[in-house]
Amino acid sequence: MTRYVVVATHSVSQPELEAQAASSVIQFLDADLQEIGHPMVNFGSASLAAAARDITQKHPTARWVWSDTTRWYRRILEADAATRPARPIAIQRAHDLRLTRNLLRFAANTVRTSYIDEISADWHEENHGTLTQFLPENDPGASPQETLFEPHKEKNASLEYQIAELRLQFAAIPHSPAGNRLRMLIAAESAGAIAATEMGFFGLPWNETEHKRLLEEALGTETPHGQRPPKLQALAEEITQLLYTPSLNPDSPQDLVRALQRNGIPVNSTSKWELKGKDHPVIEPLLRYKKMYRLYTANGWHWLKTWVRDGRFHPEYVVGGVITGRWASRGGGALQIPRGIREAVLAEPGWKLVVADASQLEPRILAAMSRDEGLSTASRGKDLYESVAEQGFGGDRAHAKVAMLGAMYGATTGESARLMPTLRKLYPTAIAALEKAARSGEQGGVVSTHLGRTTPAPGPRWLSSQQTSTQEEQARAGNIARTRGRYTRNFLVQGSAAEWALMWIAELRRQLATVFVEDDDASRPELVFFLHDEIMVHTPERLADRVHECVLDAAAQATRWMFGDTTVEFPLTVAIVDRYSDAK
DNA sequence: ATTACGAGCGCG
DNA sequence: AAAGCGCGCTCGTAAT
Repeated sequence: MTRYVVVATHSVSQPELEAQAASSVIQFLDADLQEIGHPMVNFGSASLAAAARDITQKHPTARWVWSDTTRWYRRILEADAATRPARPIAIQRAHDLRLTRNLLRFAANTVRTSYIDEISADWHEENHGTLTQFLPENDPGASPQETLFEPHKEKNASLEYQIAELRLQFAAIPHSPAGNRLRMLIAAESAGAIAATEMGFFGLPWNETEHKRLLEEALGTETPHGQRPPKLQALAEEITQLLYTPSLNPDSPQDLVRALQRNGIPVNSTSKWELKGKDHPVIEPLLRYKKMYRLYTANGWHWLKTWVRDGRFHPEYVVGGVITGRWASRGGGALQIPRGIREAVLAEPGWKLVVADASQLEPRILAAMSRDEGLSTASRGKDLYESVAEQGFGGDRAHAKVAMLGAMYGATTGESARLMPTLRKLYPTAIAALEKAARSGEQGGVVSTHLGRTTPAPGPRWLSSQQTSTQEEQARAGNIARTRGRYTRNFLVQGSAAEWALMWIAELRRQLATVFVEDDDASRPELVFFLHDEIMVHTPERLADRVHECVLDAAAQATRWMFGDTTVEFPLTVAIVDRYSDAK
């Protein structure tokens, strides 16, 4: 029997509980959302954590309902860590009201209740490109401009409101196969939020000594902030000499592009790809400078001081932060760690990193979703692109890969566009699915992923851009339409791949918590990193092989949940290493 | 002095 | 050789 644990800041029916800013109230509901327990009252984070420990022991599978997993769960984890408990609290299941609301706001497969109309009404095209989300406001720590379920702001933090919101959300999900998929997505999104909170809280092992060694090797000894390190400075001087411009600031693109032009180098920008291939003695040191400058500014000593403490990098993962359902991150660029500094991601002594990567996830997702026979066959070969190459590109893997990626991104020019006819002949069903998505987007329609995450509908500005009278407007409208078509085309694949990965990490987290339940708390494997189609587990060396098995099991389970008994294979590349840089 | 934005580059 | 999708961060620069 499912039991729900609803968490809020106060109760309308018991106003005396509102007294303290940091208070929280907990209510138990049964599967039919009938109340089965009186509100438990807590004041402050420490007692919330104490309550959470008590509840997770008595009802380990209870589903925690709250406005925002990251905010509530992080408070619990922080307070829990401060009391140095026997075993850290681990919430197993959640229903994140904010994330669910964001899913339901656009989801096509809903019961059209007034609730759905209300929450989807506030979408405007102006928001497009930057996904605005409903933000929590019932957390005392939230900044004042953040608002959750508008309107009726002040009531929204109450226990009663949370329960009402939960009922409305459940009522909006139809009892149909599509509804079931949406339910799975909601559960996975919330489970992902639990994993994300834990990963951010416990952090990624980051060896500061190694990082500093890398920096010194590349840039020279550390200098005060704002002053170029020695090797970078030397190179800057070399460049100013080679361009006969003593006053040149190589960090200023417009300054630099003018200096390059004065020296007869025909460039319109200072970007890497434009500089490459130009024949001038400054090009080589300049490209080296840009690389070093990047390391210095984006991942230098300042970064290290800001984002790494106690040997761990603590990013904040933003679940559903990308419109396709991928995660985003805030702080330190967690999802853009350059290959060059991955040497600093080092397992602790006696521990290993299990780094797993889903190989060519997106074309496999496309094969399974569209049930394309040829592409499904290709997925069962040794290497997907190799198989595609054999099936239709004369064994040329590079061509096969470019063609496949171009099809999923909507390439219109160059090599990949020219290869499209070949691909269409080879995989008519898969390509038809992509083109249907593109056409829908071009015409202003919406597209849904396999589990039902849906693109926002175009806003009034997009729609009016399609109302044309002149030839010129017509051409512009066509471009705008095609841009949206590429977006919806890619949404289908990227979004469904994100769902597979979400299930993968959710299931892996569950397995790690149950398989190693007997192990000593200080030596249990921990999820430490997630990057779209890649997962990292930090584990005692003796458990690494069992972790490896869990990673494979979890991927197989993700595939079953998504696609049932599909014949498409989803192989992983797994490496058990000391350093992240040693994986692949 | 503060804010907004594009350039450029890192990741999948 | 670079383009076709999705992001975040830092910088310089322009606007306020």
